Amino acid sequence: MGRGKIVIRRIDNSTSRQVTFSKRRKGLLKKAKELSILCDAEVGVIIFSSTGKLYDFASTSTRTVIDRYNKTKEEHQQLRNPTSEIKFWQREAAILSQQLQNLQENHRQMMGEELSGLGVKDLQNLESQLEMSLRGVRMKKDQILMDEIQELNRKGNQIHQANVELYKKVYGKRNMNDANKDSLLTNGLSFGEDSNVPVHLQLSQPQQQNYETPSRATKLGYIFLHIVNDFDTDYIATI
Amino acid sequence: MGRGKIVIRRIDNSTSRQVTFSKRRKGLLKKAKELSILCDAEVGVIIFSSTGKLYDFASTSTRTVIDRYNKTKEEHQQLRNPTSEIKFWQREAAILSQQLQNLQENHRQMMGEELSGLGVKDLQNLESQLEMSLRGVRMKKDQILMDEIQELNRKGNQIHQANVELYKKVYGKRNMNDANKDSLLTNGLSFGEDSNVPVHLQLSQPQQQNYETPSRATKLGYIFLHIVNDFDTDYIATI
DNA sequence: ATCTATTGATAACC
DNA sequence: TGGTTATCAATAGAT
Repeated sequence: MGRGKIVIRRIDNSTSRQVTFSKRRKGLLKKAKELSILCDAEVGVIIFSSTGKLYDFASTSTRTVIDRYNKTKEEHQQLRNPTSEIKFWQREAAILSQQLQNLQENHRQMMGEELSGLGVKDLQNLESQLEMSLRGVRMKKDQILMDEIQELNRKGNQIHQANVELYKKVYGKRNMNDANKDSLLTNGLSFGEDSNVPVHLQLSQPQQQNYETPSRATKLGYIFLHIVNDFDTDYIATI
Repeated sequence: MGRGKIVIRRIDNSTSRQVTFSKRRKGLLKKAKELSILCDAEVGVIIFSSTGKLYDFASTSTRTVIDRYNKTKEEHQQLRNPTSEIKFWQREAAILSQQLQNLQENHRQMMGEELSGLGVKDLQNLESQLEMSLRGVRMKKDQILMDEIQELNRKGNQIHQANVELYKKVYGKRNMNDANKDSLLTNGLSFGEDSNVPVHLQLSQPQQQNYETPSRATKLGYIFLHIVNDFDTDYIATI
């Protein structure tokens, strides 16, 4: 019930998840309250956010609801009994063990192991999932590399600018005649306003990456760091 | 949100109240579940109808939620009986919880989620792992399909053999002259010892499956079931 | 936090 | 209870 339909599954984006948590938590507590009033019911809601923060609502009080729950379940007295508490934790451990086992099996399958129990349909689903994951991982990796390159570009430009400025100063101090025959700048760089051509680095990667026969060499793709205007270290510029 | 707006106050009519209770209870529990899934939260809901009947939902288990509530509220610390066995199981549960959490994080990364914490190196490892998994899954899937095809081939051959045998019997019973002009066998099949050319089915798959632009059509690869010698159902042979 | 298009929940009815 | 429909409320996505 929003701008678009959503699938009920953990929201990946942490910000969105937080926002949705706030909104839906409010909605849930409101509905709990309405139910208790409309239908004369005793309702308690306990929510722990993923960060561990506690939110609760109860038509009477959370403690009251819990007590009533315990009484109803007829485990209240027993829980004070150490034997019973041992049993509780044993059950708890059993549940966790089971969850762990399930997840481990799932994990092994995602690692491409223990595929014996699976049918063609399962394998296709797994294949799709792995393809999706791989796309995600590659996108993320490329993003990081692109960011790094952008940062290098930025710094390169700054150095270049500093270089130009320093050149101007040296050029101003010294004899005008020295300028052309002993330039400290490289590549016959022009000195005008348009000299701050951005130092340009780019990441290229083979477009037609053949998945079936990946080689170590193409794992990361080829990175060409191409500096359009080489900047020397003749001058040390503080950035 | 219905045919008409209602005021949030106790519904007088007992029947309506009961109906509304059923519907809204269902809605509340659904929303609690959605919140827990969407936002990775631990949610517990306890409802007592006006008649005292208990309904509850918890993303983990109601007792777990209550226990966590108690722990958070730090009101039950004295009540906990510090028997060593309890402590043992608590530790056991804590360890399992930790393992579960680790595995879950790992799992999410393998699902291509939560990649924020990873560096390029990690991402490369993950990428390699996913590629390996994918290869394994595809091999397994292809194996199953190939096996199936082999089995079909085997059955086809048997049918073919039976067909030949039956033909011989019919051919022997009838007039020798009928043989060539009204054959029940297809394609002018020869009858010699070399007539048991295997019925041949094969699976082909594009070798150059481009991973970067996968389409629905190529998910499974194309399967060409090519029957070299068509066998008809003119004869029903028991295999 | 605020704004809406849209979906989802449900009040009334059967 | 369980299904249908008209309507309102919640909220997803954008700002």
